[in-house]
Amino acid sequence: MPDPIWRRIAEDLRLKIETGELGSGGKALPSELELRDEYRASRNTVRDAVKWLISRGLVETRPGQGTYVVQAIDPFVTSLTAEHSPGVSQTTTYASEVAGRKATVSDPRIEVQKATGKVAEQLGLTEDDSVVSRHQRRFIDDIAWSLQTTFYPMDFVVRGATELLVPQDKPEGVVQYLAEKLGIRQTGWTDIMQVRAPDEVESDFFGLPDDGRVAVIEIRRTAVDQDKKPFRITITTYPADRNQFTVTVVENE
Amino acid sequence: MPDPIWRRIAEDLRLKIETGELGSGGKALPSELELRDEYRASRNTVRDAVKWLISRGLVETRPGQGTYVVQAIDPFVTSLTAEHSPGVSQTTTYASEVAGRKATVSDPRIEVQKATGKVAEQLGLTEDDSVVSRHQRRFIDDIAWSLQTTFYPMDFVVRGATELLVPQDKPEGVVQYLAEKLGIRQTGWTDIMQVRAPDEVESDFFGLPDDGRVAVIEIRRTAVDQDKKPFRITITTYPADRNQFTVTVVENE
DNA sequence: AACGATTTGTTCGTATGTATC
DNA sequence: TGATACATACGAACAAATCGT
Repeated sequence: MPDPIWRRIAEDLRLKIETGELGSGGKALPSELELRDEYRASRNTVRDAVKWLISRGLVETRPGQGTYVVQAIDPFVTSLTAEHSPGVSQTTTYASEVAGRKATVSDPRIEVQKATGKVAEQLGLTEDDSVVSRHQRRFIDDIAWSLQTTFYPMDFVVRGATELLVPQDKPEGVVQYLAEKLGIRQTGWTDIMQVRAPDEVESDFFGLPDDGRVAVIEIRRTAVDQDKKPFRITITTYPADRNQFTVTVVENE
Repeated sequence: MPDPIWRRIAEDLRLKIETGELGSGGKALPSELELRDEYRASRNTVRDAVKWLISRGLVETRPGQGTYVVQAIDPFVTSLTAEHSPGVSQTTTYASEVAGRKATVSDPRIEVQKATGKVAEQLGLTEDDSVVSRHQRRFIDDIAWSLQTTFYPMDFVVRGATELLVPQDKPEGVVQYLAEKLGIRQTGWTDIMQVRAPDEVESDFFGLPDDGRVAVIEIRRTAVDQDKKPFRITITTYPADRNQFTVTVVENE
């Protein structure tokens, strides 16, 4: 008997959950007191087992109600190599593969900040320069889907792209606007993707448990213009439990 | 006082860790008994706080030794859109961005199986067909880095590509071998990327905690030939705590 | 090699608080 | 309002791992 009691209970419950013996049909698991009697352990030991199931994302507890099996979420698929379609904003949304789902975007929160750290570095700015940031919350079927912040050099506004400061979504796309206004054409981008624990803002917005169990996927997109000069940085975070990504590469012949 | 005691202790410890006041220089945190006295709480309550820090990946406990601040791992960066360089195997390794790191690959474990599920579907096979799978363990600087399984139609072997059954790494690349032997040229691929909890094999190999805290990133790559027909499926899993990915897109003019 | 001290891990019992029905 | 269920907190005991003597 190498394993602790709580672990054996957890494995037993996992088996019963995966075979559908427990929790099917939205019914709750037996209460902690019932499990205590069933496994002849203390309530604390049973709770340790349930905590392990929670950490695996198999169940969730609702105070005053019971312990429920977590229903799998139909994942939303985002392409990181979508073709640039005119009229489709590359700034606020990536192309969606899933039909029949309603994507909505909040109006952006505009801020003007000092350029700092990696953003300044990648945009070729110094600490004295300013950047415009446009922060948006994005939903699918009214479910919190991603948080997105895009940075532009403040110089763009000075040179005439004043609409960057308008706190309103541009469905036709900021990329197209910059092309018309400043002659800056987007010719490509590089994404850097990492998985990390959510911060408090992300936990709140996505409704994630505060134990850091569900990770977020952070994608930093650096877009370059016709001179291969980075002109825009977009940072998007997605909760890992309901997002997938695709990358399609066609080698040139 | 809306927050539980364990949470306040955890936040306080987090602050002290992030400012370097605690745990810097590889020293252990105060023992649970010391923390109990310091915060005037019970040992169990202190342990709840530490558990939260563990779940955030900030600290780790070592039985008989103490609680230590987790050292950040220098992430390994993998490109999902690397150019196909002759001589570089696209089968066993993606291109690495990080210099000075030694990548090694185990000899493959070869299996012949019935084609099932998505693999059969994407390769255009039926349940009666067989597939060859080549499973490899990959290391960077002798650290477990990824697990990879590649599936080919058994028909390839029948048609002459018998080396698919040789349990030995092909540094020059299976892709090149298939091109020479069968005239199948890889012209592109599609990756599907998801984040999920590790299974037991992955936890063991990567040395992950068994509480599912550290997720794995699973990438399923479907490669297509000159007729746009899928001919190879590669499933690779990476531990999320030490891997990043890049995607570079250059729009054609 | 053996032992004792220290530290984390497991398990129990108990009491009280809070949310839901 | 009362009953039920999960959440928090405390105290206690023993086990297991580690380290220094």
